[in-house]
Amino acid sequence: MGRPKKFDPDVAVDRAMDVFWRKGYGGTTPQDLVDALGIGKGSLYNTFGSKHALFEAALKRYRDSQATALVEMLERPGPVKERLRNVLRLLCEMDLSDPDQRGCMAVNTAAELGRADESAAELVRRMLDRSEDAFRALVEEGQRAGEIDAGRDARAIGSLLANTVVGMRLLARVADGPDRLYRVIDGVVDSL
Amino acid sequence: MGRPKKFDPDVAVDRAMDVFWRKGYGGTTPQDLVDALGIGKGSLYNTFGSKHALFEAALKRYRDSQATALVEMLERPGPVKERLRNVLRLLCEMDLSDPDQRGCMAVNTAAELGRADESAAELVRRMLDRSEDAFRALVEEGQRAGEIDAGRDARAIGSLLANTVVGMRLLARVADGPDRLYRVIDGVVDSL
DNA sequence: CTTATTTTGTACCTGCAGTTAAAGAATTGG
DNA sequence: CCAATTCTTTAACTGCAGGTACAAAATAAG
Repeated sequence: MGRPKKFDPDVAVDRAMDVFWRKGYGGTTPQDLVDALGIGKGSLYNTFGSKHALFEAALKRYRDSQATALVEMLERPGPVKERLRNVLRLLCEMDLSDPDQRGCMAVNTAAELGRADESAAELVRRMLDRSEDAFRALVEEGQRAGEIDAGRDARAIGSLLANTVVGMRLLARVADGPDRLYRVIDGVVDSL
Repeated sequence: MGRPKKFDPDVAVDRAMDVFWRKGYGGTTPQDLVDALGIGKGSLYNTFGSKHALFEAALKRYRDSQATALVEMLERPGPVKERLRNVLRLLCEMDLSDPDQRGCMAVNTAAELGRADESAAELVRRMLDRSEDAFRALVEEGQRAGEIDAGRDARAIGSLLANTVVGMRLLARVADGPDRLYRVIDGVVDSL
């Protein structure tokens, strides 16, 4: 019972995610949120409690929406190395064609908050775990198919690939062109 | 002529670097700087003009002091792969043993400001160039020594290595232990 | 010693961050 | 229709960010 909300909290979190993604946690003001969500300050705090709580919800939304996308991209058919190269290239192109060049929200969060926000750090770590696992699975598939030397440590390569993506998405924030990123892709794919 | 400064601006920039490194640009307040530099607000603004100008000076100081360290580490004697592994391990240990886990100031700056601060972005790009060059030189040395397949693109591997360092130093900000980072090192060194 | 110049300390200012309070509006259950 | 509950709106409030203004203090040149 009680008066019904005039807005959809789910949509609001989506919009909050966009703001935090663009401006970072510290760079986002309550006013930014009010403007972007199209609701009053009262509703904001009544619904989400605090800027930090809303940020956490937004980061979880990011995890659910974006982080899964990587795994799905990796599962498409075709030769493993080719698939890997395509995924990395696609990521670069997405990052570089983004007018705000906002990169990866998880990466940005790690850099901005580090361990100062342990719950955020934990979320980021989990996303990384998922991404490492997905890459390791891809490598193992390549090993079974004879595309990748079966003697190599698939888990270590998975970690390397996940770490490479982190680095690239960070660099995409300051990149002035695709060359450097493409070189990284060449370097990592040719090393398999 | 005129009244002499009661403090050493050089030392002040060093201290400012430390504060910005720990707290980021947006997270640093004028009061933080006043406290850390041990000077009054008047002197601060009279000497450096603005928070942003001081930040830029601090970032340049970082470049001159820290970024050069990597190059020097890479130039020590010994087998190339071993040297590489040592450098990467040393970097990890430094980052993880840092009580503030502040990672690399250039990486943090890229994530926080991106292209919103073009002069900072440019500084970061330059540091990256230097680091790529140093790694490429190392790889070429390894190729001449027969340690690394001479058929591979040294520049691409240099980019990969520099990017790997970026990723690792970012991850070090949220890492809860060395395992993940050591795996990345294994992955990249074994790929040469 | 005077003057010009530069630094210092203190005080002050505008504006906004982040949040809370209070009063009214919309809904459902009884 | 009344009561209880939940949402919305507007208005406030504390504190600090980021910087300016000004008078007093310290020097060097002449």
